[in-house]
Amino acid sequence: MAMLGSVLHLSPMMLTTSTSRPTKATTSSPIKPLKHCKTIEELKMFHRSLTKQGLDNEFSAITKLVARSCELGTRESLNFARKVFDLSEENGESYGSCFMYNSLIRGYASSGLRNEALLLFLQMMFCGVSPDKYTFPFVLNACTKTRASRNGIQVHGLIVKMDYAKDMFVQNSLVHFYAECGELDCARKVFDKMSERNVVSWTSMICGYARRDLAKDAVDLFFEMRSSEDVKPNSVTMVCVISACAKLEDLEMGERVYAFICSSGIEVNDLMISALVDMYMKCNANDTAKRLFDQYDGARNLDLCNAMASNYVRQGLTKEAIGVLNVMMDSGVRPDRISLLSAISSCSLERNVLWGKSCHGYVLRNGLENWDNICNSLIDMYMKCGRQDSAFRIFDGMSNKTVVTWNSIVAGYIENGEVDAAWETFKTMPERNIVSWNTIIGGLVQASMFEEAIEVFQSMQSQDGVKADGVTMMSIASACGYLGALDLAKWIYYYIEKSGIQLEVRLGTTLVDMFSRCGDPESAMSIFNSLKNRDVSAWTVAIGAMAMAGKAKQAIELFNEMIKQGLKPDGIVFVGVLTACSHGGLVQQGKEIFNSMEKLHGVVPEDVHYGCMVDLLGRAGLLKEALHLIKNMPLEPNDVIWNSLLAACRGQGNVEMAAYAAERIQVMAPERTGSYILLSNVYASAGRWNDVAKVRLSMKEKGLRKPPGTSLVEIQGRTHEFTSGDESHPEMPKIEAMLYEINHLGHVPDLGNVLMDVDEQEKIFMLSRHSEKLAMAFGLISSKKGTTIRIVKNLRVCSDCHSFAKLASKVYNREIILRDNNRFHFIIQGKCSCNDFW
DNA sequence: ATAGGGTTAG
Repeated sequence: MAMLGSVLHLSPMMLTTSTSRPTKATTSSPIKPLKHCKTIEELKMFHRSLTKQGLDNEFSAITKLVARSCELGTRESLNFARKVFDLSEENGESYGSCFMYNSLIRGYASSGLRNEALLLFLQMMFCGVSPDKYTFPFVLNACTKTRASRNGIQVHGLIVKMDYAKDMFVQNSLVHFYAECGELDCARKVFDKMSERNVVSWTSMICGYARRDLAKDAVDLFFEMRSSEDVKPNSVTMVCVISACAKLEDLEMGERVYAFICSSGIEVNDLMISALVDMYMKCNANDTAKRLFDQYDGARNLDLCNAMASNYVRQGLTKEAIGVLNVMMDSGVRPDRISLLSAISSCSLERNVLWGKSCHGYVLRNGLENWDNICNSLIDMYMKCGRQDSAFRIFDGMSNKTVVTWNSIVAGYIENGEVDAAWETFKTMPERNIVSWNTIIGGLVQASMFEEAIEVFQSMQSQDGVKADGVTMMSIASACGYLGALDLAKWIYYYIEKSGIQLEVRLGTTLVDMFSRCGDPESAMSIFNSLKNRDVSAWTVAIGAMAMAGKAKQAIELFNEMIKQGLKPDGIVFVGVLTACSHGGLVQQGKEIFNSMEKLHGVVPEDVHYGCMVDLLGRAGLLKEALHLIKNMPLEPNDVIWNSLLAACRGQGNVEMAAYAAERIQVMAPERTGSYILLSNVYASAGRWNDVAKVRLSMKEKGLRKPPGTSLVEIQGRTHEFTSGDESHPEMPKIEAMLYEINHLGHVPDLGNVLMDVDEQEKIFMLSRHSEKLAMAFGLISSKKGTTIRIVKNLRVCSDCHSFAKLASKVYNREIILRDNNRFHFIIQGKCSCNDFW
């Protein structure tokens, strides 16, 4: 992208402004008074003049010099302050005063030198200098953000012992310290005990909640604050409250808060605008955010641009993110490391290593390569772009590898389909958090390794310190859906409720889909009905659930209800509704809905929708009409559409049209195995064995093989897999006896399902080894009487197995639920929900 | 003196 190139080609002028200050001191310049000293040179000069005047032991002068040096806050000035301080101690008469210690401790703490601050505090205690009420806030500040919160707790003990625990400023600092360490309960305890609170007390507590995942508590506390008359919120408070609203994605609350700010006369500063823009964008109100952005001349404001860019990235709008940063640069503002994080993320999402490299170049030229976040981001980008060598070069150079660094590597491997490498890394990495687990579990699901995903999830349970969250459960639920394991599904639902994982729409939708795929449409619908904020994809899944269960009418009702609630249907919903009509044989309704797509809803039918219509017409026996539709559709019919026609021909036994359709498919998609099988099916049913042989030969020539049929059956929470013709199951003799029993209860084999020209006995035998029959027989002998048997098959169910299942359901009084690659068969008392039509 | 938005991995 040309625009991003300008990241690369920033003029050297821009790179040297604003960060580096001119430090040149002219020897001729007069000594400035302390408060006007702005550079280390000026301070040194001041110190020299003190020495010259013999005042370098003069207590108040030295104290002031140290304080001023600390105020400047650079490493150099702090070192200088320390030198002067140490000298004054050596000179002996007076030990460093409490005030000097305070200055230095504050300086160290606020420039991140926390250890130095704490060591100096210890020295102070050791030398017998009593800390005062000013010391403790500085020391506590040094204790926050370190992993070792123990220090702060010890300091708290000291505070109590020295009787400073009732000082408001000290208490405020304690609240802040505990909140920063994530100990919100401790923070609140201190807060509640305070006899007097000022705006900082309230703000510290509110901010503590907002920064954790307790944004609701933050907002509640803000309202509590407003009802206590003596303290008024200020702009710092409001920034915290707005960020809490952003976290909650609560637009209504956010706007209420904004209105309050406007009416209360609280100063609106840049930080507040940034927070507001962030809030609007987190609530997906991009337009409002953009208006504010423009109103405050956002392009000239680094923070505003960063807020916009990071949110665009989060929304996947990478072009917009880069656009904002470019506009910002055009107005002369240099991107900082936060901007770079957004830029690099965009490259990563776009899988654009060229842009990524240009960002990397900018990072190197501007000395940003020591920021861990930047490195992690670059590693992620290179891994996602398939440049593992570049990723590892950065990785190897990092001294502070965190769990995020490792997670980026694992995710990168997953992205490139290297599940084994991902697993090896995952196993050996030094620390794992919930994201690590989610990455590997999600990766296994993506690779269709569903059982493995669930195993890993189970081993996660026994790990300390990790708790499954909504993301984990989405992966696990979708794995379970693929397996069609209802007992597992129920357990997953129970687990989510028990562990208090929030059932928001996305997770809820996954659960609806899971139950639907496990053949439990009732549970699916009851969860769907309980969901708040249902979006189009939630409705789509519910409609699909009804379609799969053969409940066409309910599917249409749901669709109408969705429209009534003002949601705009997309192409995917129509696939669901039309499929439902097709399975339910609702030809007229199907046609009406199809015709309404563009006219009423502005959704242009795509090839899948034509496929649905061909399917609908074909199943209803209207083969000619189906063919007519194909020939007159505005799009070029693809293999999927012809395959729908072919499948319909199989159902209707129309050999000629089947051959015609199959020919088309083989031109367009010669590797589509299913079409050969369907065609041979049609020929076999018609007894045209020569043609069956021809199809078989042409498959062989192309190196295609019929994928083996496999069926899963879940018995007492364990999934058993059967493959067609496989007799290796340990219970095979019992399974065989069961099959024999049913065959002799009056099952008439449907020999058209055997695609080989062998004698009748051989055909009957081959039929009896279909995977779904093996699974069914095993289910019958290994589950309790009266319980439902659930089978998941990878291919379409054969008609012989279908009638076999119907007979079994009646004789043994069992409900059999059979899911094939297309739909569900709920078989009760000899009847199937598909009305023998699939 | 004490409090502040935007921050990488799923």
